[in-house]
Amino acid sequence: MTTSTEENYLKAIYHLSTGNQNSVLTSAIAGSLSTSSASVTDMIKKLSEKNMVEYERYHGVRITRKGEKVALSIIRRHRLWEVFLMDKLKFKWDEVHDLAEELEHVSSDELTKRLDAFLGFPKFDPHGDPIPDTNGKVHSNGQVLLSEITKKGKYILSGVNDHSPSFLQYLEKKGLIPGSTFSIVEMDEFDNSMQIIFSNKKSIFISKEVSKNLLVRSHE
Amino acid sequence: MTTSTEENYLKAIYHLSTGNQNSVLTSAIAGSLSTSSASVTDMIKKLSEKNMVEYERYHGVRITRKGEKVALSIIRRHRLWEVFLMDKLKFKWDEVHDLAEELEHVSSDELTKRLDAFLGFPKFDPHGDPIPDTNGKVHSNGQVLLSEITKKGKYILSGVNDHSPSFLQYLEKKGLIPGSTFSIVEMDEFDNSMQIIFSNKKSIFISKEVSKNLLVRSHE
DNA sequence: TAAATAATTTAGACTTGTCTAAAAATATTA
DNA sequence: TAATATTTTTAGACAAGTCTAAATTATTTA
Repeated sequence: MTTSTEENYLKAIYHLSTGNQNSVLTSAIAGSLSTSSASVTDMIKKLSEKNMVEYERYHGVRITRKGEKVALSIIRRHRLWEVFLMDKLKFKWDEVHDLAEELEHVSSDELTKRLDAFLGFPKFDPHGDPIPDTNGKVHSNGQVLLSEITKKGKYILSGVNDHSPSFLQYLEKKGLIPGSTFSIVEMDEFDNSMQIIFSNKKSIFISKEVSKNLLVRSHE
Repeated sequence: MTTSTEENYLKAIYHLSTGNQNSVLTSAIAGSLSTSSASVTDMIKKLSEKNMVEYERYHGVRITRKGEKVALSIIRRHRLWEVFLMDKLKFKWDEVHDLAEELEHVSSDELTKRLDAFLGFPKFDPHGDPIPDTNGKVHSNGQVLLSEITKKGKYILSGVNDHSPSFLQYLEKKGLIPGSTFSIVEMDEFDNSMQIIFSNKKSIFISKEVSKNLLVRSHE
C-alpha cells in the first residue's frame, strides 16, 4: 500500500506539523529528510494523489487524516521497537533510534500487536515520547517544549525531539534523561538560554538550541 | 554494501546450490524467486562484478566463498528472527517465515548478536533447520532428504525445505513436526511414495513431492 | 549431424526515487 | 511598488530492478 519512502515522508510531515497549525514547507521536509526540494515536490504530488496530504503549488502541504493515520502507525511501531531494543536487548538509549528506523517498516499489524503485548503495553518509549495506541491516539500528557516555557519553577523532562546519538549522548553527560526533575533558576531573554538546577544541587546552562529539543511537564 | 534484492538472490542461489555440486541454472533461480530469466541474468552480472558468484554465459552460476558468507549471514538472521517470533511472540510455525523474510534485511551485526544472546543461543529454528553461527558455519547434523532414503527403518524429522504456510499446515495436520519420529514401513519404487508409521501406530502415506521437502536423520 | 526445441541472453522500455540546472512564483526590501 | 532575493517547481537525466519480445546459444531428436 505505502512504500518505506512514502512512510518516511509522511512521518517527517507529521512531525513538522505538530505544534504549528500552518502547512509544512517543501524546504522544511527536504531539510528533515536530507534530500532535495525537487525530490520533495515529486513525492508530495504522489502523496497528494493518494489523498495522504493536501497540496497547493508553492504553498506547502497539510497532512490529511488518512496520512496522519499512516504516520502514527509507523511512529507506534518505531517506539515499540525502541522499547524492545532497550528493555530486552539492552541497547543504550542513543543506539535504538537508527535500528528502529529500519524495523518500523516491517509491515504487519499482527506483529506490532504481539510486540506490544510482549513488552507489557508500554505507554512511552525510552526517550519519554508517548507511544500512539492502535487507533492512532497519542497520550499527549501535557508536555511542552522547554523553549516555550516562560515561568521559572520545577519541571520534569518528559521527552526529546532530536533523537540523534550525539544529542542523546550530550544529554546523558549533562544528567538530562527522561524522568529527571529540575528547577529553572534563571532565564536570559537576550539569547534565550536558561540555567537549571537538579535536586542534587548540580546546576547547568541550557542554550536555546538544546531547549528547543526538550519536552517537559510542570512538576508539582 | 548489499541491497535486499541482492541478498535475496544470494540466498536463493545458496539454497539451490546445497546438495548438488553443479552450477545453478538461471531458470531455477527465476523459478525460486518468481521472476523472469531476463531479470536473473541482469542481477547475476551485477553479483558477478561484486565477486559474489562466478558466472559463465549460458552455463549458470556458482556461488563464491564471499557470496556464501553473505547468504549465510542472512539465513542466520532469518532463523534467529523465526525463533524470536515463535518463542517470544507466540506465532505459529507456519506464520513466521514471511515475517522473518522482512526482518532478515535489517542490517546490524550488533542486533543479530544481541538477539542471539536474548534467545539463549538457539541452534535450530522452529522448522528444525540449523542456525549458522557468526562465522557462517552450519551444524549440518547429518540430515538427508527423505526422498533420498533407500533403507527402511526409524527416522526423526529434523527440518523442512518448503516453508510455505500451506505446506507447514499440511505437515501439522499429518503430525509431521520437527522432532517427531517414525518408521518407514513401505517404499513404492514406481511412484517413489512411501508409507510411514508413528510411535502411536498411526500410519500415513507420503508422496515424492512431500518427501523431497522433508529432512530427516536416522534414529537409533 | 542437421533440424527442431528449449534455455539463456540482449535490446529496449517502464517504474520508483533521486539528482542538477533552469524557469516560475513568491517574498523582501529599498 | 519596482527590483532583488528566495523558494518552489519543472525539465531532463540517472540508477536499480523489473518486464516482454527478439536474438543467441545449447540441447535433443530424428
